[in-house]
Amino acid sequence: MEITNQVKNQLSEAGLKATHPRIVVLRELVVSNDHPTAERIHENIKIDNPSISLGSVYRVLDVLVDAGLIQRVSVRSGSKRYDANMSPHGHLYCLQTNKIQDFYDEELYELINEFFRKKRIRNFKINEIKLQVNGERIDPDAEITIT
Amino acid sequence: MEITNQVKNQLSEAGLKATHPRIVVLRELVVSNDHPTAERIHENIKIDNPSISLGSVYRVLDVLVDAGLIQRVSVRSGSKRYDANMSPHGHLYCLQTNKIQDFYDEELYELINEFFRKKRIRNFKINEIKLQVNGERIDPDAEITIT
DNA sequence: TCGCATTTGAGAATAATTCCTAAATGGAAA
DNA sequence: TTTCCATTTAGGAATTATTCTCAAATGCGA
Ligand SMILES: [Mn+2]
Ligand SMILES: [Mn+2]
Ligand SMILES: [Zn+2]
Ligand SMILES: [Zn+2]
Repeated sequence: MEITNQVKNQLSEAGLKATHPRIVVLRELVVSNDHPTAERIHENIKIDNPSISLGSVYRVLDVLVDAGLIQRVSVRSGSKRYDANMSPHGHLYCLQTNKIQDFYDEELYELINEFFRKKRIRNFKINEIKLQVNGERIDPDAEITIT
Repeated sequence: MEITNQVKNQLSEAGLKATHPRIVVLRELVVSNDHPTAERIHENIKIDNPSISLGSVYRVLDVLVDAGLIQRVSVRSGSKRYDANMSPHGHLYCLQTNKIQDFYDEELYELINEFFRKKRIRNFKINEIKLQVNGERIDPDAEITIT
């Protein structure tokens, strides 16, 4: 499996042991694009990997976040969500359906980065800039399209 | 007390009963500018209002958010934070100290709003746009200054 | 001043996440 | 290859954050 090897490389390049739980959790996040919760990841992987515990999923997710391989997305609604897409992008969050959709815009991210480069912010080392747009889908089942 | 009356007005204008817990919780948020948690609000107000329960603080905060009088700010770290400042602004969040500091920039917010007005986002009614900058203070005790 | 729909206090319940510990294991070194 | 051990894991308990339940209290319009 190609993705499995890619994921193993990501782990060792980050200086992490390529353990089975880490490979499986990271692969699940790489193939899914719906920003799952820890619990949902656990549900999805335990069909093929019944021995991986929910506690390990949480622990592994934390390690992956610290290593910069994935990011956490927090929304209103109970649990944190996870995202293996580390390219600069924002999130459209629907409060009704709880769905999170990525949105990209080179130009906007240029603007924001440029802004924070110009503005001198003293005594603060910027780690990440999060842009989240909360709202509601008109038709809960249809996609959001951006033009 | 002037602030108390101002807060009572805010409540009735929003169509809410001006109950004691609501007045006290909203006033606490209006006078503090450090984005407290529900628990911290409870600690602060219970000196003068020992009968207000933590459950009521949570319930009242929820009502105030729904009424648009305050906003929730979610950060990594356990609990949600609350903010009575409803003018458009972003947040600088320090992962070490857990402090949240407001930052304003007319121009940046113009840009972002303009962006979302131009971009046609179909099937999505925008509710709020949140910009959060995560990072770390160099000197944990000093303020962050923006120039 | 009354009447009542709404809200509250107290504490139980639930949801989400972290912690604990003995056993398992990835991978560096031999 | 096999050995060795620091690191990681499974499983379950514990903790944290928030919501729920319901009888009693109370704002406020009439
Ligand atoms: Mn971490
Ligand atoms: Mn609500
Ligand atoms: Zn994303
Ligand atoms: Zn704020």
